[in-house]
Amino acid sequence: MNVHHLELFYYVARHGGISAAARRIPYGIQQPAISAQILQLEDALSTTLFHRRPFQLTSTGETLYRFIEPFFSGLPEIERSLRGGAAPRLRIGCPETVQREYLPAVLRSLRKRLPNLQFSLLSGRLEQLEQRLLAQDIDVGVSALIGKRPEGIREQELIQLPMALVVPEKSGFSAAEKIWEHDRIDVPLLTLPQSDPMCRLFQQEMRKRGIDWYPSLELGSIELVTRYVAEGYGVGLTVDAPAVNPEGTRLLPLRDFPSVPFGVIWMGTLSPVGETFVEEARSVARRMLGV
DNA sequence: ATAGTGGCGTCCGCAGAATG
DNA sequence: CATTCTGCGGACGCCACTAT
Repeated sequence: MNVHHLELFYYVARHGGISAAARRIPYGIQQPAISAQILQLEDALSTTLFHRRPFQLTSTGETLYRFIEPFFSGLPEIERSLRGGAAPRLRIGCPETVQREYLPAVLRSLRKRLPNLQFSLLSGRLEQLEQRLLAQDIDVGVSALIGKRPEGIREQELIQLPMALVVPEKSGFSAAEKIWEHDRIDVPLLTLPQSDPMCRLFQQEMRKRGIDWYPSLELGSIELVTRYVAEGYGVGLTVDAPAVNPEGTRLLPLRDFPSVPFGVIWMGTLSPVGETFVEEARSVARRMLGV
């Protein structure tokens, strides 16, 4: 039994499987290597730690996991403290749009309350943020909250923003419905990547209405969508939020489409700094809505 | 889709020799 | 005596593949 075996055992138990662990372990390692290490550990202990298919801890495995979990889960914290990091620290993940348009205000008020706060920002959208949380790369994420969170991830909704289409200012469209009133839609659609939850929600709503309109151009951020719309590439899918729509474009509300909830996600118990962050995030969201 | 196997290459630690 | 160099062997990871 060596510490490396135990570390891999920890990740496998934590993520509920070898492949899941391989995807989330914060350094590069592939599934066969983990598989072999777990077998070696079981061999060294002359016992079975996991049932396979479905992959699940045995009672021996449970015992070992209870013993090692506090050690491995506490490593990031002790590392921080050994680095002399008594200063509160928060690692925040969110899409670039949120980083640019929303986070500065939150961090401003957060730093008033915690002047020596250190923070780091990582960009990513919902699914990546969930992965980052599970891998303990970030402490909190701010994102659209569509669908169900994976096991262990908690959420707090901050704001609901209506979906909208963004069109060039000078285009003739007066309403979103006008775009799809004909049988064939000849306007290109610009969206976030199709894997994005908001994009999927939009497609789902369109299917309900019996309309086929698929993205011609997928872009990495809402800004880019709006930017390319302003350049005349087509019509974009966006949210009606203060400050995201630059000159040269105009929003068409998507009537009877669901709003997109935005909020904070985290894993396990939120640290005091994390809680302060959520409080400030909520009050900034309320101010943005003018409530 | 996920766990396990085999072959192969790489890396790392150890022991012993060489050096200052 | 401490440090550096060198060669060797084992542990481990990756890729390609099979089994379920």
